[in-house]
Amino acid sequence: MKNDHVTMRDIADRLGVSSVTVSKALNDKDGVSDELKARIKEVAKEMGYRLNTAARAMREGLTYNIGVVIPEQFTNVNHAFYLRVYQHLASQLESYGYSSILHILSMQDEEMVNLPRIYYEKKVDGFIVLGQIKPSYIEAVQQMTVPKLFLDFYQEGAAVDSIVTDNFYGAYELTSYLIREGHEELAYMGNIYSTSSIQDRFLGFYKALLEHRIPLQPDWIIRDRDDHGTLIELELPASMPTAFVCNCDQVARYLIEKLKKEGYRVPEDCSVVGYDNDIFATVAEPHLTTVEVDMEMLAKSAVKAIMKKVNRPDTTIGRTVVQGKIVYRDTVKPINHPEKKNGER
Amino acid sequence: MKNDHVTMRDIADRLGVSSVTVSKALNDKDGVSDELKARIKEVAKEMGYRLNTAARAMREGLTYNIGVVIPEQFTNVNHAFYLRVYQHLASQLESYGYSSILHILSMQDEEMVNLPRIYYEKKVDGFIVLGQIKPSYIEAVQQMTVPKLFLDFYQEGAAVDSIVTDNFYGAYELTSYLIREGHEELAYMGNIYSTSSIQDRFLGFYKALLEHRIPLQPDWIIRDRDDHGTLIELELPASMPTAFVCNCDQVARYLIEKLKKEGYRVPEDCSVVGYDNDIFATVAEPHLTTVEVDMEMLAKSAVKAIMKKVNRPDTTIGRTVVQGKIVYRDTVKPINHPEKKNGER
DNA sequence: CTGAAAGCGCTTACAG
DNA sequence: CTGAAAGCGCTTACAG
Repeated sequence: MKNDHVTMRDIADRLGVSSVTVSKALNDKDGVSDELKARIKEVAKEMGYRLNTAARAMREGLTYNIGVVIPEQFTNVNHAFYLRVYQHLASQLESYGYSSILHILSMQDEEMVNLPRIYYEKKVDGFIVLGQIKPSYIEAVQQMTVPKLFLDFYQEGAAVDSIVTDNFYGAYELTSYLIREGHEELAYMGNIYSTSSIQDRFLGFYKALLEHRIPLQPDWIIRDRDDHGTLIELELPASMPTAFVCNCDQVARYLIEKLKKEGYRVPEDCSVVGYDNDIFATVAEPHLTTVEVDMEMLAKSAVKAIMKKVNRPDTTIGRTVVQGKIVYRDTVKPINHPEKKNGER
Repeated sequence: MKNDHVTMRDIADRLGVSSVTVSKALNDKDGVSDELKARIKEVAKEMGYRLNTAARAMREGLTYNIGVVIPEQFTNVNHAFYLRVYQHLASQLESYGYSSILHILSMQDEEMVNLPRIYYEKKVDGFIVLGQIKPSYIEAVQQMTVPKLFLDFYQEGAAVDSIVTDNFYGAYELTSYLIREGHEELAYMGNIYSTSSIQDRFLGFYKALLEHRIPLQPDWIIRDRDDHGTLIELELPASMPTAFVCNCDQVARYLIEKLKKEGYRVPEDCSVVGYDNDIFATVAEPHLTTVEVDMEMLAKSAVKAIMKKVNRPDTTIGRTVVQGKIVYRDTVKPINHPEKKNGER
C-alpha cells in the first residue's frame, strides 16, 4: 500500500501515538521505548513513508545539500576528470547525510557573473567550486553568504579556502624518478606562462634538477600551447634530451606521435612522462608513465572542510595540498652510465 | 547590508506592508500596485533577500528539483557524453524553474538495488535515468511513486517512458551515404549480440544494404568485443570490403590502427565510419566521419516529458525517438565505377 | 516514556 | 489594491 503523501501524523494516527513520538523514533532520538520505536519504523516502511526534507529544512535551516560548481569551459578530457571528482564528493557527502547538486557553470554565466540559481533559492548549505574560474566570478562567489570552498584552484592573493593538488611536488617526484633512472638530459614541455599548474609542475621539475645539480637548459623548456591554451605545433630541440617531462598527458601523447614521426622510438631513444593520468595516458602508445592525483583523498578533505564550515561558518582552512602518486607504465627507459665512476652522482 | 536570514516578513516590516504583499510582489502576482511591487523588489535586492525554497516546497508540495541518475559503470568516454547530456538537461530544466540533482549510481547500489537517497528524502519531483541499467534496478525505479523517465535506454517489454536516440535510422543514413559515394562492399563491425544499440545500428546498416539490393556477407559482420563488452583483437576478413561501418568511434579508431599496421591507407584503400562522435572520433587519425546525436533535442524532449509528468502524473509518453546527424570528416573516399553504365544503380 | 504547543517561511484562498 | 488566517510537515523545547 504505497501512498505518496504519507506523513508522520499518518503513522502516528495508525498507531494511536503522537507525531512527536514518530519523529523521535524515526530519528533514533531518546524518549521512545525500543519496542514502540521498532513498531513505528515497521509501520513507516509498510506505509512507504518518505521523509519530507523540505519540512526539516525549514525547521532546521539546513537543506542538507551542497552545491558543486564545475565550469563548462573544460575539454571533454577534464570533464571526465571532474565528473570523477564529483562522484567522490557525492559519496563523501552522503556519509554526512548530505546530497550534492551539480551546477555546471556555463561560459556565459561565468562571463556575466551570474551566480547559480540554487544559491538564490537557498537550495544548498554551501558550495564547492572546482577548477580555475575568472577572478570576477571568484569575487562574486566570495560575496555569497554561505560557506564555500575551492577545489583544484589557486590564485595568488585571493584569501580563499582551497584544496589543491600538489603539482609542484608531483612533478618533483616524477623528475626525481627519471634522474634515479639515470636521465640527466631532461626537457620540460609546457608553456610556463600559461597556467598556474603548468608553472608549478615546471618548478617541481626544476627543483629536482637543482637538487642533482643538473643545469636547466633554456632550449629544453619547450612551448606546447599559446597563451590562450590552444596547443601549437611542437618543435623538437636541436640537441635532444634523453627524457621529456610533459605538463600533461595530452601533450605527452602528442609529443610521442611527433617523436615517432621523426623516427625516434619511445622509450628506447627517448623517455616521455605525462601528468594527470587521464584518458590520453592510455590512448598514447606506449602507455604513459604519469602522475595521478589521489582523488578520494581530495574529495575527503574537501567534504570534511565544507562540513566544518557549514557547522561553524567562521572556520577557515586556508590552502590545503593533496598529494599525487606516480603511475608507472611503459614510456621510461633506464639509462646506464658505465663510463661514470660509481657513486659520482 | 547582507544578512543571510532576511525573510519576506523582514522586507514587509521595513516597508510597513504585510508579508502577503511581499510574496505577491516577488512572484509577480496580481494584487499589488506596480509602484509598490517595484519598491518591494528594490528593497529585497538591497537587503540581499533569497527565497527559502524549502518553505515554498512544503507549501506547494513541489521541490522544483529533478534527479538525474547516471550509472557509474560507464567508461570515461561515455562519462563525457553523459556529462554533456546532464548539462543540457540542467539548462533545459532551468527554463522551467527547476534545478537538477545529479546522482551517480554506483555499481554496488545498482547491484543491491538501492534507490537514491534523494528519493527517500523527497528532494526531487521526478527522475530522469540515463543509460542502460540492470532489469532489477529498472523495476525498483518503476516502483517509485514519482514521475520517471528513461533516457538512451531501451528494454523490450518494459512499459517505461523513454527517450532514445535513433540508432537504427542513424546507421541507415550513414550507410546510405557510403553507398551514394559508390561503396558496395561494406562490412559492419560490432558484436551484434552484445547490446541493443549495436544491434539497432547493425539493422540500420542492413536496411541500407537491402534497399540497394546489396547482399549481406556473413564474413563482413565482424566481432569487435566479447559478450561482456570487452574489446577483442580485431580480425580483418580474408577478402576486404571497401568500407567498414563501425558500431562506435572507439572501435573505428581501433580498426584504423589495425588497418594501418597491415599496410592499408585510410581512406585511400579503405573507408571507415564510426558512431557517437565522441573523443575517439578526433583522436583517430584521420578524423572520423561519424554520427552525432542531437543532444539538445534529446534533452529538450526529456525535460518537456518529465515536466508534463510532474504536472499530470498519469501522463505516459511511451518510447520517443530522437534523430542524429552525420558529421563529415576524413575517413570516407568516394569510389568511381567507370565500368558501370550510367544510372545503373 | 509520551505528547501539546509553537514555530520554521512561505503561499493560497478569502475577506475587506 | 492590501492583509489576517490557515496550513504545508517537521522538530525542539517543555510539561507531565
